[in-house]
Amino acid sequence: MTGWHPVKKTRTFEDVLAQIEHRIGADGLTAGDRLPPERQLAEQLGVSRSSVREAMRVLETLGVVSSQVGRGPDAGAVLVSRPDSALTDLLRLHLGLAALEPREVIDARLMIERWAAARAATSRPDTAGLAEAITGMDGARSPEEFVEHDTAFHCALAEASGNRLLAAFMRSLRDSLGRYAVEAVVRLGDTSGLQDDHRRILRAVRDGDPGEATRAVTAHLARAYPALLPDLPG
Amino acid sequence: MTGWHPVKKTRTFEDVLAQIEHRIGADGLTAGDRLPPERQLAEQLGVSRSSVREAMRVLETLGVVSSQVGRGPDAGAVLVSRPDSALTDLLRLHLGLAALEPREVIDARLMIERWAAARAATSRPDTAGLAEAITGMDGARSPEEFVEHDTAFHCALAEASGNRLLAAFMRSLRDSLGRYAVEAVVRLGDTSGLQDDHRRILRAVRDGDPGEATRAVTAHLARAYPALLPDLPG
DNA sequence: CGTTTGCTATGGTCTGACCATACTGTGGTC
DNA sequence: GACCACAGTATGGTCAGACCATAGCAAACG
Repeated sequence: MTGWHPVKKTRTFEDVLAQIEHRIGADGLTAGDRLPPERQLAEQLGVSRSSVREAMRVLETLGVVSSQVGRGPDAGAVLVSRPDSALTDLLRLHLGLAALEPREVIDARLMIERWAAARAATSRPDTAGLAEAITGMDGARSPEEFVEHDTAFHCALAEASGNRLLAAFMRSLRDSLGRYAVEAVVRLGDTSGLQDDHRRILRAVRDGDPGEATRAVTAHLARAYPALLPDLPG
Repeated sequence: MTGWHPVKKTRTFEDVLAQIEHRIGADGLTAGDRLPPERQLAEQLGVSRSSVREAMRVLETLGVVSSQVGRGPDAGAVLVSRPDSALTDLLRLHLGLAALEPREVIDARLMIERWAAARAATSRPDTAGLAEAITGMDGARSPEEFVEHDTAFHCALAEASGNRLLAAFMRSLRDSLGRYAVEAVVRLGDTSGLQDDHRRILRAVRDGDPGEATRAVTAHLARAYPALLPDLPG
């Protein structure tokens, strides 16, 4: 062989993706920076605008860019960092495909929740969001409304752990499981026990007692998912 | 107003996405089923093929469909369930954007690992993959090769927990952190201690002792990430 | 100085074409 | 009949070019 016939193994838009990712790393781009316009990017890379657009769609799906039409500093493809919606879509679709069972998602939730509570109690974070969510649940007039504030409470707990990845994961799990959560509340009927648990968790976090926080969360989840109690590790 | 001018708020490909997702739910499609060809789908939905293709790209990014060119039963867009690569891409890109810190990813890994070990010990799974990975590490001739089998070990442990979501998450975390893992092994130098830990974990899982499994994993991770030891909860 | 109006850059969509791939069926050959 | 070569065809992948909607921007105008 005298020459190298460049065998095309990757699709064009994958090349574009790799180029953009490389550029992010090389130029040290971060959230808030702008990417070149689609047409310009297409010309630079020697591909059609369609391929650039498909790459953009992928990046948008992954929560890495956000496209705005129009003109001006805020228009065009801007780098963002929003993994939440990507994770939510991922979980929702795979749940819909019956490729994941609710049990697996709930398990993940239990795990994150217990970890986050302990970590939050260790780091002594701001607990305003937690208290506010409890107040909201007190005033809830329907299971849906209760679950809404309950989700806010548990997401706030995850965020209080200081780990954005797990907080995003928590929010996605809750979003994917909203239906099951409402059913669980309806089945339970009385929510006063859940609220007692929430206050106990908040107290433990405020007191900076990781052990008590873990126990409080475990008790809470055992109440919410009685069938899973025997499986709770630790 | 006499008529309703349908305001277009969603982009066309998002409509297509919603339609496909609805069809998945309505027709009970699962992994292995085929979607209509792009051209036919475009005609059915009254949109251009470009929009269908962008929707396909999103679904492919989320690990929900896999497109094969050509003709025959295996060609076209087939529903799959491969959240691994989607999660890996997600984590890698957000790490590249400095939107996630390695610490956050490592924390998630610690959490999953401890949980998976306890769960695996409870369910008494097949441990052949774990033993094989340990053998592979024994024969490794470079840090990279060691890390490769180490990743296999820890992913096998996550899979042994029986939770596919967390197993996928674990694999993605390892893939995103491959570089750091190699550095850690190089820094550590001697891997015999790690191997002792691995054998202790395997023994605990085989004996069906969740408490010991958790302790063994905790000890292992404390050795691998000494700086994180004081933060390990429980 | 403020307002209006037209301009322009941007993403969003559509159309139609062509290519590469891989199965399918047909026909010939042994 | 079994096997193989070859044309046919359905599919995704890519490209080019056009047009639309949006939103900032700037010049003209009062």
